[in-house]
Amino acid sequence: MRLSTKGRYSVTAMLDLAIHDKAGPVTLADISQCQGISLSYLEQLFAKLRKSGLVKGVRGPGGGYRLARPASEISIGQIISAVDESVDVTRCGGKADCDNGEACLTHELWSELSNRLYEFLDNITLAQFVDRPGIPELSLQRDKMNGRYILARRQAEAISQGIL
Amino acid sequence: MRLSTKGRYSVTAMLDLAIHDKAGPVTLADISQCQGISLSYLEQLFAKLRKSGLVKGVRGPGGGYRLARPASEISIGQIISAVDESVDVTRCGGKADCDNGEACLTHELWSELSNRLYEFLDNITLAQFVDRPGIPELSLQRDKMNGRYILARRQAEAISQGIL
DNA sequence: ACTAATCCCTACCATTTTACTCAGGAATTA
DNA sequence: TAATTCCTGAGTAAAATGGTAGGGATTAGT
Repeated sequence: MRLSTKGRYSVTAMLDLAIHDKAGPVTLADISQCQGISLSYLEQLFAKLRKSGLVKGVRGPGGGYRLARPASEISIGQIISAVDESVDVTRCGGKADCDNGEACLTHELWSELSNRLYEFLDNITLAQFVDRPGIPELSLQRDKMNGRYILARRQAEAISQGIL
Repeated sequence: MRLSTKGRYSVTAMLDLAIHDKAGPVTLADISQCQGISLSYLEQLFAKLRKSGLVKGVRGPGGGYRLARPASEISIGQIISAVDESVDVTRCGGKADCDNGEACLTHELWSELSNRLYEFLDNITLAQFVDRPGIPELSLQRDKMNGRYILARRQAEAISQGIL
């Protein structure tokens, strides 16, 4: 188990996706500008998220990234383990010979703790953070201020179709 | 919140201290040999642990490190935050102006998650891992195999004083 | 068919962090 | 005094972090 800024970037970016999921794909350029992360670095992170099956990319104008599954089926632990590849914890690589042929006690204890931590993070989903009162309104307001055009475009479409 | 191998090294070393606490100080040379971490690196880590008031050093022959408090009053979170100094999470340094003067929503959500994680790790103490059936026996057995002389020396003292 | 937007991929680079070595000094015990 | 141990600082190779640059591939709009 490892937790670095890489993991934080990924989680916040995924939260962004989850918040705006109903409004269509979110571009990395948007996330980059909004959260102050370089575009290319985001691309590298999203390459891993895509390979882990957490997001899917939509190419072309109007494209961007979407969640590959409902937000309720994506856990924080999954996101972090997708980008923060965990190194081998025990130094003996599971062969348990780190301590003169005997399993090293403290390493065992650590891996137990690590499992608990993992279990904890795997039980927190994106949906638990996004589906709360107040969040949708806030995000809409922010979209307005940032000049995000996604919702505006969708609304324009709706108007043109006589829905609104 | 950050979690790297530095934190892992520190936690396992502290577990080592907790396990052998009753038998007296544990030397860094012992931990170094047993866990495969370089001595000087351990010294650097323990400098931070000492400055955070988690351990105290005992100099001279027969010295080593001991827990500064009972194992039940030292949490995993304290250990990790002692060595893995956390960077500022929000990029706007708490001024909440990261998003065109507005508080950035995703950063808020992240810091909420971070708090939960911290709370989780702060509620796990060293004692919870050490005070379990089987651990003392295992650790004694390991000490025997490793040729740790601490217990042997204490026993010798006890014998010489007619206690055993 | 053309253009622009966007994902996608690779290589490269500066800085920081990791983990370690070396070289001592200070305190304590025997 | 000598051995042991903590304690401190400087230096260093390797890795990770975070970013730049440049180029495809795919698709929506015109």
